[in-house]
Amino acid sequence: MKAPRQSDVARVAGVSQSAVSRVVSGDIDRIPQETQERIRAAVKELGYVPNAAARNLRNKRNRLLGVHTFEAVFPHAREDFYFEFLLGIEERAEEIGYDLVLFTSTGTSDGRRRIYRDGTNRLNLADGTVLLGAATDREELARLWHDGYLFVHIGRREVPGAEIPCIIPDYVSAADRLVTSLAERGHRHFAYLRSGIEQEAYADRRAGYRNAVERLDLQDRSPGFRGEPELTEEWLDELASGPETAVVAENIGLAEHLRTGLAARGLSIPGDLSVAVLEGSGDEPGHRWDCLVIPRKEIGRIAIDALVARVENPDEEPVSQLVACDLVAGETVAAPRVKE
Amino acid sequence: MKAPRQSDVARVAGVSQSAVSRVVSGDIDRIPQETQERIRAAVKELGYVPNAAARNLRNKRNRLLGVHTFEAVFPHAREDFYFEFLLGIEERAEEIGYDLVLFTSTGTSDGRRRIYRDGTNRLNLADGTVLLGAATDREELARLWHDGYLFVHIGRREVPGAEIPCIIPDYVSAADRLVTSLAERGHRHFAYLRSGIEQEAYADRRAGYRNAVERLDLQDRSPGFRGEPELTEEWLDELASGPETAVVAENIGLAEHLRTGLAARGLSIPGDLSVAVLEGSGDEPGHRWDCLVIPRKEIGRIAIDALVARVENPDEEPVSQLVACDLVAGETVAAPRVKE
DNA sequence: CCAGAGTGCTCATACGTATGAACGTGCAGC
DNA sequence: GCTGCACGTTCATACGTATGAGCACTCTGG
Repeated sequence: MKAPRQSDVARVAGVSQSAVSRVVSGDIDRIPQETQERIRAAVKELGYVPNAAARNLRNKRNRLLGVHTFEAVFPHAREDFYFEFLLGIEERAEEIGYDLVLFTSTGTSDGRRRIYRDGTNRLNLADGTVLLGAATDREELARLWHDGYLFVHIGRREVPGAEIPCIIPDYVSAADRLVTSLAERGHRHFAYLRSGIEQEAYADRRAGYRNAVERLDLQDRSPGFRGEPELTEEWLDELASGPETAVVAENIGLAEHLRTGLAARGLSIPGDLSVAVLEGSGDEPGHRWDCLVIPRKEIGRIAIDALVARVENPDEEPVSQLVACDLVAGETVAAPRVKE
Repeated sequence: MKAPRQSDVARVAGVSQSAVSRVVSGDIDRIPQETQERIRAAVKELGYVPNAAARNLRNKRNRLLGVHTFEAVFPHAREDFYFEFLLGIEERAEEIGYDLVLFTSTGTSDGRRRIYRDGTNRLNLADGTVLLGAATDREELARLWHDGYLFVHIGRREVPGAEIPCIIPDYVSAADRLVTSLAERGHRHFAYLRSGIEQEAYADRRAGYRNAVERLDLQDRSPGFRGEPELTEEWLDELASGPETAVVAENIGLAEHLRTGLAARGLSIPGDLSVAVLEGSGDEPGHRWDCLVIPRKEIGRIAIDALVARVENPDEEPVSQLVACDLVAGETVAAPRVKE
């Protein structure tokens, strides 16, 4: 029960293989209606369907988009990092009639996933690929780019000498707006909680934060603002007795940590200190932080559109896109408390 | 900026393309160490990577497994039917080095997904496909089977004249054990809440339930047991005053409905009536029912293994597999209350 | 009646790889 | 010196598709 080929169809329809190819791939300028119908009938009769590998070898598109994540796609929690992205990716792919390949085969024993493994780059099975992952491997990105492979990356990634097209949450603007709104509520003395991880996404948050602080002439004497990622007991003591009324944290983990530290000192949020977070999806379980909302589903959709644009027009220069993030009010920001 | 091919490597290493192919794909019985090393060096120098499409074309396999669901895979923020299955599917596929194709392109305007559309069957892209979906289309299954396409179905599906290989939660045994454990706690008078939907999975539950009732010589005078899916006000009244001490519901929806009806009559669960459910994953939100646990992740893994077995050995007869379901204690079963 | 322009189709080839068959060489055994 | 054999390598081909070039034929206008 072998899958039928174009030549089988051709035999049934009484034409050549090329004619079949022309009809199935839409190059029908010079093929009369009547012949087309005969071929289509044969296609239907035999249940012919194009062979993706062969097509792809001939450098034709397969209406197949890859999704490569550098960690497992379906981790064990629903509030999963990828879930919302995938939602948008699937939704949009379905709308425009593309299938999705999840490149899972690239797993290694250490739990990381690599694109290039024992030599192979499976990705080229797809017409193009969306890459995501907190721990994206720079070297692989660079290599992929140099091989001329079509892809877009969700989240900013910078590789020297390569022009990676990224879909980027606009952290710069969001961080700026978040600080601005705190300032509008009367806060003047800020502290910044900085993650120990160095990543482009954090750099953007920092830039936005710094912009706003300088523009609005606010005060910040925190180590995070100076570039030190410490959240030490000493600093918490200083914070408790200092002039600061608002804290901006780079991520939720840091904010939770802060909450614990403050509680140990008898301080509450937002009663004693307002806290806002530069991360979130708007529906986290647990405490409702004032935060920005990364429109993950939207980003997934945009990534697909950007990828398809590249697939359909490979010569155009790839460009990165910023996606605006809303701010969402939670229960952790209030007017500044006057400290005596 | 095109990716190098074996022939490029061959030129650099001063050998033929076949020699390169032999070395990169491990057929090195008759290639001396020295030559191998020369070739490997050239591979490294050029950054050669095998072309997956060409490989696939050659050996007729894509190492690609399909996943086709008859509804959207990532339902929209809904308590998700597929999620756990996918977890297992992805996990296992990764372990054995297969990629996954999500067939999303097959969506139609009515929201349903069809395999055959304008005569073609996209599934052929993959070496084989896992099918799932509450609303699996029987006709398409039959056709797929007759076309000799390789697939397995998660959940029992019966189509006359076709031998569909299914991965099936063992509802028969689980329902039997569930009733048995209720009987062991002293229950003798049962009622059965039957869904209006006719599906193989429900038939299994009913069979298991009936087995246990007959074997243990229990009493059941409920419409559900007789084959009528009614949960009417009249019947609830009868239940409230009747001898029944335990109710078995086919799914959680029915059980919730029952709880409401009983509450309206001043009856509580499990104080007045014990209720157990023939559905569940063990971690539903809301009330903790005594129920069976469908090992979804496990089922996903088994499906992949079954599928790969078929792919690698297509001549063997396809077989269905039962997967055991655990029972889990909740808060809705107690010893029977003596009614006066 | 012929040049030129369509029209309807086929030929031939390339894409990159894997592999059975074949080839040439050197060497042992008789 | 010839046969047989092991070794190292290459040849040739197939996988299924897409497509520029080309062929045979018909029609149109002059």
